[in-house]
Amino acid sequence: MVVWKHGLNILMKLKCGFYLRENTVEIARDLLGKLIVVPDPQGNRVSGMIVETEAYLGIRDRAAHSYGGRRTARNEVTYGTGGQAYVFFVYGMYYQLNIVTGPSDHPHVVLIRAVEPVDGIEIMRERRGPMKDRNLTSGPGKLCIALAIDRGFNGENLRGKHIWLEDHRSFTDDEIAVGKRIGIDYAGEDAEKPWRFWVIGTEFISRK
DNA sequence: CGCAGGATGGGCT
DNA sequence: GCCCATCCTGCGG
Repeated sequence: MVVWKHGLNILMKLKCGFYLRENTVEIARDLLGKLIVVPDPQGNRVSGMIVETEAYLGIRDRAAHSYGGRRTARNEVTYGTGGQAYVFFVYGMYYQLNIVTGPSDHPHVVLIRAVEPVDGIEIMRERRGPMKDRNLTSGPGKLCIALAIDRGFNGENLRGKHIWLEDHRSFTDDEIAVGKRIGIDYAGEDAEKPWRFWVIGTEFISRK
């Protein structure tokens, strides 16, 4: 699919309705193949195709920051309308990018766990330092470094000018795997829920 | 290749 | 004071 650096790419931004659905598991699956675009300060396209996601289902999900209706300054944007970025800081070093879904007061999100570099790979290499390309964006913390996403992106509209999602390609169900989410062993039986999705066969996912 | 351990700081009890 | 939706390094095989 041809994308011009300026101009027509705006026509490919995902519509509001994509994010406003209440079935967050379905949105997590549908996000595979979409492009996350974050222009650098000079306006160069830096982008990656989503290859791994996880759904977090809000108040009833022990793994979610909003479990039990918990509402704090940190997770406030997850209670907002779908189509915003929720970016949080963890392990003293890393940021994680999430997509807020559904209507307001429905604090569901999709964590972006891995992307495949598409545009601006040289810029990503500079930001990440010397390493194999397959390691540039193969994890939720890594991709935030490669795309220069930090706390300033929290609450950003995903159809704005600082960050947006575009259609890029699609995957059929037999190209997609489903499994349990990673790094949430504290969540009891919710740790077993099959709410992680990834593209089969890509070297850019966070784990084999 | 796999695995153990450390880095590092904000959020919440 | 403990936990955390991670990553990297160094070591052994």
